[in-house]
Amino acid sequence: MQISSRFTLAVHIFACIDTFKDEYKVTSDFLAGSTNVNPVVIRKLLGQLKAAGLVEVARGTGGASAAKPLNEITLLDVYYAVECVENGELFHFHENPNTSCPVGRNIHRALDDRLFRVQNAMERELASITLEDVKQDIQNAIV
Amino acid sequence: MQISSRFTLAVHIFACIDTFKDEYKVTSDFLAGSTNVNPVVIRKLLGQLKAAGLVEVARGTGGASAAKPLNEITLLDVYYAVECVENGELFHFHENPNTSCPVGRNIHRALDDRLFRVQNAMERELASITLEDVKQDIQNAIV
DNA sequence: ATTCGTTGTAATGTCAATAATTACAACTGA
DNA sequence: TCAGTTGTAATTATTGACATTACAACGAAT
Repeated sequence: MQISSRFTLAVHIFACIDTFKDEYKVTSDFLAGSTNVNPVVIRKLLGQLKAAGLVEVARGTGGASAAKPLNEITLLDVYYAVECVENGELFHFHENPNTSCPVGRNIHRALDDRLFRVQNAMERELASITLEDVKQDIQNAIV
Repeated sequence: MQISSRFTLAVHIFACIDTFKDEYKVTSDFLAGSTNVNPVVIRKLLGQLKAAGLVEVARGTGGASAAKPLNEITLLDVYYAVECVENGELFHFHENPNTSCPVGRNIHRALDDRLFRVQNAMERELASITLEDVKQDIQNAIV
């Protein structure tokens, strides 16, 4: 299975927040319009981003804003915030290998180490990209 | 969502094939016993691995074997063979960003490049590990 | 040639996650 | 108080994962 589109959605949200912060009040309806997903989905997502301390959402009056400068938020922060994978584990291990088989008894431990390194390689890369980088990419694309 | 357990299952299968090749005929039922998943699931998985040229399966008489030396099969080969992600794309992009919004119109192109690099980092790591490596890890664990 | 164990595959069912949608209470600036 | 918005619950549809039953096709051994 692929990593949930919540992740690209969240990045899209930050791009909108930054791009339109001076022109519009960036509400869940506004974001729903730009992303083409349901406003309730946006609100849940904003809730996760808020819980992670990445955005501020104005209750009552409405509108979302970034809680930090974009160059201080990495894609890894966003990735964790929106909980793309369970327990932060990229690979889903088959649950109950047979412990009376020598392979079944040891495969999990033996593989975990390797898989952890794979996951780390990916997360390091995510951590090396900030929302500011993405914003620049989009600005350049817009021109 | 996490990457399907088909991946760890496939690695488990190879470990069994190698470990038991001289003692037992490694059938789908045998593998189902060691992995604790349904034999039909195993057969489908073996079908994918066979299609990728990684295993040979004996029709009629029964039993699976590796089609190449384990040090010539990387985890990336296995990963692709069992089709863990659609179109080989790790990240699922939200489908229809609004093209009349400057952000919506450009986010996909702008992000794809970055995400491709993240995916590459992960795949490079997967490609650096062979089934032989994993086999050794398990042998060491068994002792 | 028949038998027996096995593979390949179709059909069905269950379960969990994604995402859309409706509805509405709670909040807050005007 | 009012209007616009957020937070959240409830419901539904769709999809993928995986289990399970069933059975035809296959091939080695007798």
